[in-house]
Amino acid sequence: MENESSRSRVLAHVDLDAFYAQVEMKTFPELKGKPLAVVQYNPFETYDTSAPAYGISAPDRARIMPNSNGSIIAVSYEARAFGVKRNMMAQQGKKLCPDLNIVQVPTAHGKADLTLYRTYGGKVADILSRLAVTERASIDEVYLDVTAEAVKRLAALPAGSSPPEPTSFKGLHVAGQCESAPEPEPALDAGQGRRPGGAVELHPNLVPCFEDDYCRDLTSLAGPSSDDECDGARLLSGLAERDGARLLSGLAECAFMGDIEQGNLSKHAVSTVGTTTADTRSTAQGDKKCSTSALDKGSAIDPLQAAALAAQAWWRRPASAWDEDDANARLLAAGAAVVTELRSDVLRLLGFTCSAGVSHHKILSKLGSGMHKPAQQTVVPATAVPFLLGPLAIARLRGLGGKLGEQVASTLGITTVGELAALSLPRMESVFPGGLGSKLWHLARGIDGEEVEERMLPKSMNCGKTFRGSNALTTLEELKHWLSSLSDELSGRLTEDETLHGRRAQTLTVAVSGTSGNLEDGVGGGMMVQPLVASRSGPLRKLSMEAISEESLALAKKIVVGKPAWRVNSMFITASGFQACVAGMTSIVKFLSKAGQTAQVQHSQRANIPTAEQPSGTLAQRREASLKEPYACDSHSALLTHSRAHELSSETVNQQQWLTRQPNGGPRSAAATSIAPQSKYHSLRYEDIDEAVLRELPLELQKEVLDTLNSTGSVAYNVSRTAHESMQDTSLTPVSATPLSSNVVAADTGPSRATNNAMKRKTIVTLENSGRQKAYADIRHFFKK
DNA sequence: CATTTTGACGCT
DNA sequence: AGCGTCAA
Repeated sequence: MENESSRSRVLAHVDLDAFYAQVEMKTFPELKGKPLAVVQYNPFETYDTSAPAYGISAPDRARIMPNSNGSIIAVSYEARAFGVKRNMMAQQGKKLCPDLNIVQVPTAHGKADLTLYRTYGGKVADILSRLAVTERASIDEVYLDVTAEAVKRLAALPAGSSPPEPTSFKGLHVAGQCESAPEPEPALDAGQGRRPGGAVELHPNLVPCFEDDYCRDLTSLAGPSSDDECDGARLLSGLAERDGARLLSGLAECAFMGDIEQGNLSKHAVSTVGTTTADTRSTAQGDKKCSTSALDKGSAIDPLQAAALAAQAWWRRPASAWDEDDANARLLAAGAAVVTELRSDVLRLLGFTCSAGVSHHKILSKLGSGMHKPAQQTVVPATAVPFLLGPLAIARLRGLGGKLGEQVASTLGITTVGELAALSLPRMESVFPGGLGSKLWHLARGIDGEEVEERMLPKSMNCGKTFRGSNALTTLEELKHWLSSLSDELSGRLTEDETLHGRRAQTLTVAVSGTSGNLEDGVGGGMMVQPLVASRSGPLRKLSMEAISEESLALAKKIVVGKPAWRVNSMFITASGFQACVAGMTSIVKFLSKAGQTAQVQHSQRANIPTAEQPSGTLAQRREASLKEPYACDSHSALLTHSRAHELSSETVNQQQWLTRQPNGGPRSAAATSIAPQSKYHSLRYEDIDEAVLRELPLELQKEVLDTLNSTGSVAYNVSRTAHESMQDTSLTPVSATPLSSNVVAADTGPSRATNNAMKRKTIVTLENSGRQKAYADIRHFFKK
């Protein structure tokens, strides 16, 4: 997508700040705002809940382990201020930070269990997806495409006007725009289109548009790379001089430093604004190293405020500046405002802060999100690309951090992206044939040719465990034991996934790594110790723990049987190849399709789908399990628990009546696979729902929807009456008055309201008639306003 | 004992 | 299908 249209998109990368630490602060409120490290499961200080937890479990304070010496996998920003880092041992961290709170990751099945984080990650993605095409990139990261919303908002404005502004500029940065103003500008809020203060002087329009002059600029700019964080500053100075631009003395420091050290972003007081108080110390360090300017000498400008002012200055440039800039700058600004809104939703609804990068390309957004943390956002306009990428180490680009990046750098004898960009396309293609050269050439220009793919659900699921050193597995009995443990977890996750998302994995893979052979034999001239790395796959027919356990053991045997003296150091089982099915849809869908009836699974690719494990049985089992597990209050578990329990009670009257008056017809399972296997939404969201329509539904269904909403954190609502009262009397009472946005709760009553509802009632009937196959996809569409 | 446990994707 | 790479 290196064509013109690629830059008329607005893409964002959103990254939760120290996510595991934030989750634990939410789990244990007494730890909020304190230095906190999350540590790995350590078998030598074993504490094991032994209770598998799907969704959000009750806070278990036994996980707060002050004496753990596990390795640290997440560090709160409060603790980072003391120098506590990832991969440190917990007690090492405690030396640096005596007040460090240590929380061990949840465990189950004798291993770490990340379900808690996965669940919250899903909730965050749900919220972010309100106004964006959303791709979950990992447990704590998403890519967003907010183009549509940005276009919409821009279109609502008079042509040629300034782009919509974010509600607040706090924590906002615009790459290439100096993020400081020399003095606090009192008249700033006047917003009379005048360029406020020094920020104006630094307007990045002095930077040539990269597509035309990129090579020239970057090569003329790119100096020898070094670890000196001031490289970028020098480069920018050079450019400015060459272009005869007027500069403040501090301009150099306003450039974005290319080198973002791993997890330790360059922290120049003026330029890349450190931000939280926790960052104060590193910021001071940065000052020492790079302090030459008038800017950071005397003035005690809050760098965060300075950045906010500069961002505001950018947003409030005169229309002429927007026009001179590339045509997509307005769109970018509009999209960036959307992203700030979504981020603030996440904060308000779930209490998590996140950082974001906003640009026209994934790779630049990713770069931007890492530039200012935590709780900040960086817009990367096309004009900033040369500054941003020029001095950047090649390994900094996503995908080039490993061997490939190293090979590229050494082959070409270069280290920075700027130097890479200096090479012509033909040259690159000849050195790296097969598309790689072209890809690199574009990458060096901030173009990655990737779309944001709508995907809220993972394509594969795996559980694994490592067995280091003397823990290595050496007997089939041991393999069997651990495979059954892993199968237990995977089975639970797969079953949950099926009920929630109407899909089922078709393939099971077992991967083993370790060694084979015997050292003594080797020394004696016999067999040597050989690395053992292998995987085997087979069909995944049943989701039960027993079935997966059995199948995975068979696969593992294929690998080790016959191998001499094998030792297994790690073992993983993976489920992949998800196919849509109607088995185990949510009860909402079941309700709409046909009460109590279990769907037959239809598969286009695999004919012999088992019937032994029908969804009803599965659901029943899960219900029992859920009821026994009072804290399995994950949104979806709760959903099933409540509604299925009610189904068995007398409260199903309404539901049955409502259902039985519907004709039963329509194609049944023919189009089963048309059900979206990877639905956009992780769960229903309040803002997607027309409250008036919701009231039209049977009480049971209302409850279920609201339960979902409650646990999603979108908004907390109650059904205030019991099922004995009529549907029309049912009123929805907010118990926590934090609607997502005002227009959501305010009944948007229009003239067509009655007609609209009538239409939607009809839609229900239609849905029912069309059979269950389309229900899953349509139900959400139906609820949407 | 001392970097675990996830995921996506490319190559063959 | 199986193996390797990359990233968080």
